[in-house]
Amino acid sequence: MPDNASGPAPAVRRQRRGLRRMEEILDAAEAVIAEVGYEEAGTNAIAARAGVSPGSLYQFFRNKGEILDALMPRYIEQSRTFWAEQLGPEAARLPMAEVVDRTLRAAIALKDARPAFWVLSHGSATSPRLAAASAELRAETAARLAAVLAARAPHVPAADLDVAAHIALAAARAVLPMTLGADAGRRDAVIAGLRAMLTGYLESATAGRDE
Amino acid sequence: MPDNASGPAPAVRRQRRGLRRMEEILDAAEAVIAEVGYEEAGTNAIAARAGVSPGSLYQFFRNKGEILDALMPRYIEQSRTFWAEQLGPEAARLPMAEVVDRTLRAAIALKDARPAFWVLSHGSATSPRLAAASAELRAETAARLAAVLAARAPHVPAADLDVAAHIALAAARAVLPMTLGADAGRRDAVIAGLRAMLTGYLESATAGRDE
DNA sequence: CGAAAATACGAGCGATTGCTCGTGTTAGTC
DNA sequence: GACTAACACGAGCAATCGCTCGTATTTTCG
Repeated sequence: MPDNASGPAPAVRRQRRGLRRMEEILDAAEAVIAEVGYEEAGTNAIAARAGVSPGSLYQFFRNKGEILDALMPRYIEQSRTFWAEQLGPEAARLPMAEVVDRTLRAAIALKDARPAFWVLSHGSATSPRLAAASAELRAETAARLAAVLAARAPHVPAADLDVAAHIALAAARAVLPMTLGADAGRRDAVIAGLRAMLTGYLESATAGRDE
Repeated sequence: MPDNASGPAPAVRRQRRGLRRMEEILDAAEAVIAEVGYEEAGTNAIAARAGVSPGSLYQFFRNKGEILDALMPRYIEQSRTFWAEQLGPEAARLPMAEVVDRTLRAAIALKDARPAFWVLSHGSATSPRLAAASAELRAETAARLAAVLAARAPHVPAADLDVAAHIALAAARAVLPMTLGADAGRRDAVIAGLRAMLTGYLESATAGRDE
């Protein structure tokens, strides 16, 4: 499989109409991906959803991969501000259970607000570029959580807190989907259990050596 | 997309040669899937890998989905015995940290021994049948872990232990891949952190009410 | 042995899909 | 108003992939 863009873009002077179309196409791509996944999201389907012909689509994106590449900055941007709100410096003053609770709610809210990103960051084989962007985003979120942890545990090495943040977020990402197909009782039990696990772990991680 | 087999199989009396071929095809499918993922695993590629023509392949499996369906019992069978060894009744007598350690090692070993299963159980959109089989396997493993927990915490409701087991396994499945692209130091830190998180959580879950 | 069933082959069909191309329309600049 | 580049269209190309079909060989069984 040949890599995406072989050469740099041919430098086209976009007009306002074109920029608007690009946004519409990206919106459509987001919607289609959220519904059927990235691999199953056809370019013709995206074009149709955007109310645009396939030919027009390829006037803005040279191939399917470039659509994905253009989608990444949006997500990174939006996720960045989203998590900045949820895991800001004021979170460092709350009790750990509160931080965990806020983080869980934030994750759920983000998943509902941007379902396509959920699909993309969990879909397996898309592109190395997406994997890199996803990893960057995870690293950034983890760094934010690690900062919250560091504010209350200055004596713990930063590397340890970073690992702890990554672990906690990965665990949360894995467990949260378990709440989807479950009845209310089990869903509450899962969330309670997850909260207990994360709270206990992060408290021990900010308390000192945990090995 | 139409569902898999519309009618029941036409009842063919398989000869020894045919049964051997079916195993070879399934082995090939396993290898190809482990390499490129299920969706990207072409039937022609599987046939070629098995040293068989596409036509021969379709004499044993009516469509690609049936290959997947035939792969599932193998995995369920092998995983069942695998986990039975790791989480047998003797595990109930070990300290919790030991149980967690054994489980983690078991998961890593299983992933290395059966990479295709790792791909299948993490691949997103394959088939409802696979999703069901995967869920069954996870449930079975969770039940086994829950039994180990129940042996040391008879007073805790079974439903709570089941949830705890599911959470612990999901978290482990999510965190373990973090050890892949990391240097040795970070890998050890991740495993140590995961072990600490799971041990703490499962100990609190078997101690009593955790909410 | 001889017939029927099972196994084997591989070219290629049919459908899908990412993408092109020839042509026509609209916006920006002088 | 005229010229150019950007925008727009949609039929259809080329490649892929799941799968079929006509035919030939091997096994089973009377």
